Amino acid sequence: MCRVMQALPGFRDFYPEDCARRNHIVSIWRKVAKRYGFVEFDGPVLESTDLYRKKNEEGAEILEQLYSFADRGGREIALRPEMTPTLARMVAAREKHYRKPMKWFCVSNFFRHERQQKGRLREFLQFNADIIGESSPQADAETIALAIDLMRAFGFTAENFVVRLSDRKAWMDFLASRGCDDAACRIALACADKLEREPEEKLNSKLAPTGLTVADLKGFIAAGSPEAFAPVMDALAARGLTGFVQPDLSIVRGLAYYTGVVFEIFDRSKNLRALAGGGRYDGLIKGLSDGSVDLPAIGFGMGDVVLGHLIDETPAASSLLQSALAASCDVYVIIADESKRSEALHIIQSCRELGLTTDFPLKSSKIGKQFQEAENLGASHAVVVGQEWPLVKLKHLATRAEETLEHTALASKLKTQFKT
RNA sequence: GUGGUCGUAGCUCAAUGGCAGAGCUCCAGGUUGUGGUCCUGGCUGUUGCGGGUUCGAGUCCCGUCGAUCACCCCA
Repeated sequence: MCRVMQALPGFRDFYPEDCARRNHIVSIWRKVAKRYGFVEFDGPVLESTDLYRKKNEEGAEILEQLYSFADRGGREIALRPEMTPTLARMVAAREKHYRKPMKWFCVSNFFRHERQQKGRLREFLQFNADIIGESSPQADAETIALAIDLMRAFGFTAENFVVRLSDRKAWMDFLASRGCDDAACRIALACADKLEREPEEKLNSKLAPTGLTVADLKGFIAAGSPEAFAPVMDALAARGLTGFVQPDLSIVRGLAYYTGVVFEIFDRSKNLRALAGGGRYDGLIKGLSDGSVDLPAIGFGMGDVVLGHLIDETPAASSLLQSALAASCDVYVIIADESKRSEALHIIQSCRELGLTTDFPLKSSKIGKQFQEAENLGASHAVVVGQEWPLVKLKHLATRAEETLEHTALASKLKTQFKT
């Protein structure tokens, strides 16, 4: 295969079936977010590279993975790798215009130049939801509840996924009580994040400068921090969502900017990467706006790639997807007599004006083929236009029941059939 | 960026170093105005690409591109 004939690595072609799949995911994201009173926003795909450099020191991973280049005017620009900087920029510019709290979501495509693997591509869709201007644990619970209900809307249950809930502030308080400074905190959190993946000796040597040991971290995690989670857990319990959440201080998340509640959603079988993740970032907007706007915020992201894998692995979710994917055609008009094509076109046009999905053969073909095609398209009804004109036949394909009627009576008949 | 595995028809896969195949899909026929099954026929390949070894390479070796998994990272 010629190289220019295939999509770039990590990028996807969306054939009709792929598009249908993507539309299913996107429509559920939108439906549930709106149900929660979130409003949709979007920003530019290209941003100034400085926007991403601002909160990251030179050489940071996030900058290494940027698709960045100079445009024709010599301006350094980048394809967006995430939404939060754009959101912070937009909020800082217009926050006075919007009532607080702002409940915003977006469904956007993002780009990261990294080695692809299962659940990770270079281009992906991500749902993002953020509540800006409210620091209460009620906002945390609202955000987590939205994440849970999104998952449920895809057909997942508590058997399939779990929200692991943690709290950065509990960690920071613990580390401060052990005399850690900022640098030591960073090391300790990084090690906490790797407890399950790296051998104890290695972690202990990394922890040396902090005066802590793996045992200390594990002790803190094991002790839990019920008082830190209580307000959020209570609010989730009142919604009947406790069964989806598991307090777990071993969740740290890589980002430095989180300041409070953090959470990740995992599949129960732990086959996949995180399905969603987020947390509270009360200082980020202030930092990105050079202090001009100071608003608390909490948000999370959910990508389409890992989600798609879990849908495929979960029968209930994939049957939901299949029914959304099913070919839908209301009426297939069969042109039994080619000399009546004009009359058929007239009927086709009126069916479409009724709002019915209507199809028909673009060239002369045998009746049998046409019924076959109606079947293939999943049509519920066939209208046969032929020698009997001005009479036509309306056939319900599933029951094979057929009736003959005046073509002038067809529209009202179809109206009652489809309740349009 | 590092390491492992794998690349054969549109898809899923066969072929001991010895004639590149099957199923599905797709297309066209079979019933002279009625559909899911059926029957017949047909299409598609520089075996990802480029070198090398060999009388002979889809098969072995090297490179390259791509896929995939792990590391890294996960905004």
